[in-house]
Amino acid sequence: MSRPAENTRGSLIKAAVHLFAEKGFQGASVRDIIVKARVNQAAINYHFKGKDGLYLEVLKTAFEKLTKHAGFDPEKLKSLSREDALRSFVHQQLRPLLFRDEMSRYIRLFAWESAHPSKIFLKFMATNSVSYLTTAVDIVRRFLPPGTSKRVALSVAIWLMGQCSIFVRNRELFAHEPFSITTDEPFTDELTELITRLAIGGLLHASAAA
Amino acid sequence: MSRPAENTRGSLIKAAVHLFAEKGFQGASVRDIIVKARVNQAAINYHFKGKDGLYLEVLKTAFEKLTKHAGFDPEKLKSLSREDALRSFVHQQLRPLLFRDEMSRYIRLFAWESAHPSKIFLKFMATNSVSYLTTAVDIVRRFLPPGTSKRVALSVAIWLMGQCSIFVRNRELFAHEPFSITTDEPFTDELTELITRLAIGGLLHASAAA
DNA sequence: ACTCAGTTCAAACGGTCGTTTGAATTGGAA
DNA sequence: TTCCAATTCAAACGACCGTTTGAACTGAGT
Repeated sequence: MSRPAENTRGSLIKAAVHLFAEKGFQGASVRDIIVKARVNQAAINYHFKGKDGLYLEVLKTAFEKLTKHAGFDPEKLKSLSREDALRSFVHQQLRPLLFRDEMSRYIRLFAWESAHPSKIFLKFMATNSVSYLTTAVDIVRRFLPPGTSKRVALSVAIWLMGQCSIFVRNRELFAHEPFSITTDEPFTDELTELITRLAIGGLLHASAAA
Repeated sequence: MSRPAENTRGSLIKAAVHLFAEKGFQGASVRDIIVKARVNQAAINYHFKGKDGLYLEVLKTAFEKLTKHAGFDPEKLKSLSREDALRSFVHQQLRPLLFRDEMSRYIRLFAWESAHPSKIFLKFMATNSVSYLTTAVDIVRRFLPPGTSKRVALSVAIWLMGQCSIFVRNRELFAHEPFSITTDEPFTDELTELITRLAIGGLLHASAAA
């Protein structure tokens, strides 16, 4: 009774994480998901009340894992210098370029939402935005002068979060013409350093001018 | 014969520019377009051989107008200091926040493609990428040391082009909770300065470190 | 007036989408 | 064994998608 139900639930979420991370919410169809999960078509509606419900469940999972992970844990980030905290943040965001592990898929999931937020994501964020957005805000605030207005800090935080997502979303695109970029470890490290320096320099410069 | 045909062609392109800019290629359906253009369903296939053909035509129009416009004209940009050239570029990209004119729609069109390029856009770029991508490459190269590798310059150019698109694409999103940002002229000017400084500082910092 | 290519039109086609239906199956409780 | 709620299943539904069809209309050229 309860065991097999948990199995289908689990494999559905697992398959959904893979496909939503790969294609985004709109790009992954329920038929794609149920094929990968090897369950029946109606299972999604039975267990999650529809595609939206499944996605919401995936978002919850991703959100929980991400906030507990080192790169996004506010406590660990505070223990680092502001430069290292920023570098850690950037490195985390670029992780999907290098690894195809669980964490990378969660990051890629949020990269899609960063490009064009779905309504489900926005509703989800309306209740959970506090700890997520403020992680980025906290990082940039360490570079900005104390009196910086809330909306400027928010703008900069959004800017920062968008820094890497374009590379993450279009990973396989850059492998072809006219880019021909192989996202191996040397390149990813190079890119991490590059973006980190761009961000640090930008933040300091904006800070000095403001 | 030829006159009324040109009318439907024209109103189709005009409506398509509006809707593709607003919703992106996938988001705008042919039925949306033919309703706005006040033409028959089959007109798109008759005049443009399908939705793809219409989009390609729109891309051509947008591309031509953009490259001839001051903010993206390579010649005019070269006559400016590198800081002013960058500011001009950023200001152009943020234009859709302030105005809802023709040029803004073209920029918004490319903002969608910057987020997640369609196959049509990529094929289009394969033949026209030279003058478009190199505009951005030219700007960033003026901040980077002479010996900078091609792929680093390309990475930075992509990075630069992605700087503003997140604000442009999600314009009306930021008007609501938890952002509540009204994209009026003061804010847009503020944002232009902010991003320009972030980019300048970032480019100089990256330049010094590389 | 007639022709005929160019153009418009209403209607339908085939496909994919997310969701629903109602019957079949499962496996612990009585 | 019987019962029953939880779960699985094949099939279909209705909505939307881009595209196609074939007939009707248009108007300059003869």
